[in-house]
Amino acid sequence: MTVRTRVAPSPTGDPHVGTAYIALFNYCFARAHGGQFLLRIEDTDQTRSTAESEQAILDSLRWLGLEWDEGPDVGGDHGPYRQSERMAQYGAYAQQLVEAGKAFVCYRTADELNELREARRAAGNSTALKPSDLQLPEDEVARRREAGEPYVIRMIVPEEDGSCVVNDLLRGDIELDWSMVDAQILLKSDGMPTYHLANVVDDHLMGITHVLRGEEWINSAPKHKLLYEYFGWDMPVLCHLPLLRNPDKSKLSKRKNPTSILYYQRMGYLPEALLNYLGRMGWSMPDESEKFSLQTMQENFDIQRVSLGGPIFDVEKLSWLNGLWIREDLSEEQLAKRLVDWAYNESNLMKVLPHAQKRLETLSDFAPLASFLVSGTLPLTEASFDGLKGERDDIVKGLQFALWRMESLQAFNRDAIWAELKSIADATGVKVKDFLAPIFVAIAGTSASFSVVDSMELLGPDMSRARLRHAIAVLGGVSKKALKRLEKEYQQLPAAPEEQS
RNA sequence: GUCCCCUUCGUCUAGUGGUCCAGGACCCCGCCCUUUCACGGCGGUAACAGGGGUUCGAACCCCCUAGGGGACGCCA
Repeated sequence: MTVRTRVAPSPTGDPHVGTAYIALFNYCFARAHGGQFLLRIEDTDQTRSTAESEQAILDSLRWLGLEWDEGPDVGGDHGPYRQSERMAQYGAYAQQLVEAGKAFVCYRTADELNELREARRAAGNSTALKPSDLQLPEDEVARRREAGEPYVIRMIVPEEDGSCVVNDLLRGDIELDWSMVDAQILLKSDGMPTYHLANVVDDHLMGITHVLRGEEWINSAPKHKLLYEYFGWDMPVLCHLPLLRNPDKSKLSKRKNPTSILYYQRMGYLPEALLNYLGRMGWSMPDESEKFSLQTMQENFDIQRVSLGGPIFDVEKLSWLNGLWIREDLSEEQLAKRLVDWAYNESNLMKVLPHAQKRLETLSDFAPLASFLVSGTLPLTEASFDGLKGERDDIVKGLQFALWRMESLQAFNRDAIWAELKSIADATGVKVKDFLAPIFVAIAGTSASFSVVDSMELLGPDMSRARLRHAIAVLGGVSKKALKRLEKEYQQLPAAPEEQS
């Protein structure tokens, strides 16, 4: 048995807990059956793939203790897809399908596609575009080819009524209408494969026998099944795991919840506890014990014990579990070491000292000054914001705008953060100093602290966002109605000027 | 809108036709321990989404309804 987990870097480069969740189940499933657990970085989107974000994922999984096996070399182990060699590899597979009449070259433009989809939607049915919908007159195709216009390679899909039966290890047979399956792009106009092609080709090359992935992939399973048929390859067993949810039951997202493993690391959760908690999401030990190690989970792993309801990621229980691990599994010596490794080490001090030194009269001034950097959620109250300029509503508005900007910020460094905050202050006509004051309180607990942008960089994106969110909540939150109004106003705000680099 | 998946305490879950007037854990509340707080111990509140079947018997099987989620991209 060979199982692999496919991990994708997020736009901000933060390793997602959902990734670790899927990886954990793949790990246990493979190990429990004496199989191999392989890892594959999946990212054919050049706008977000960076060596750093990929490394961050690998580091996080290692931190959690999810060691993977060395798989067969199918063209660079975990490297990004931009390597020309590998691009050629996928291109050749796509070409092979074209020659076999299982795929076709498509010169349709984005505008044309939108139009086609809209027409289909207006007609009342699914928006799945079929090969015949996409067809262009031969002379037009020739014209576009001559003009050197960009093209993609799409797969042929059935157009007649009927359905595709996909077997899922946990759900049994799932019947999906072919009418919902569109002529999926296999090779993008930049020559990169889409997930669908890369996934099937890689899995075949790596000898994957079982695929455990998120529920969100069920709908594209027919495409994958079809591709295996087209290539004449054996299809792996599929198993779709439930999706982790926000407290409001939507799919876990950073907009509503901290989702970065780095955040939980920085919050001071132990890797054992975080992993243990993820293992309790949709899964239970045969004896229902709550606290168990990766080793124990693996030894007792049975995929049939996965429950299908999407579990809500609830930080309270995670904290309780973390406490249990700290109390029961660590000697004082070990705890001391954890503490030092976590934050109380020299390299961390060196990051803070440049900001702290000029504010110190005695060494004892340091701890209170820097405590917010090693804290989790700050003990704020409404009174923390007393004495600041501006009405409460305006303060909340400023915080909310700042939060939204921080949610979409790609590179989380001081200059970028500054540019965003400054641009909001300018656009809303508030003095930068007054605009920043509540943010100081949100981030550091007091407006008398060192540079808030530096603080945010030190705290990292998820912790900074969590603090802003917490401050808004402490101030009474934003009603649904007000949120709508704010969102509208926020849309009108000009973007921050592009960074010079 | 169309299709797919899901549905046991607020939350994570046990439960695969009788042993379930549904068990455990988190949260919350009460009591005990304790110079405080925490830890620990004991106890309490709290759920089978609704309606139809099948069956001697249904949380468990089937159907319908409702609710939630997901998918519908040159993202994964």
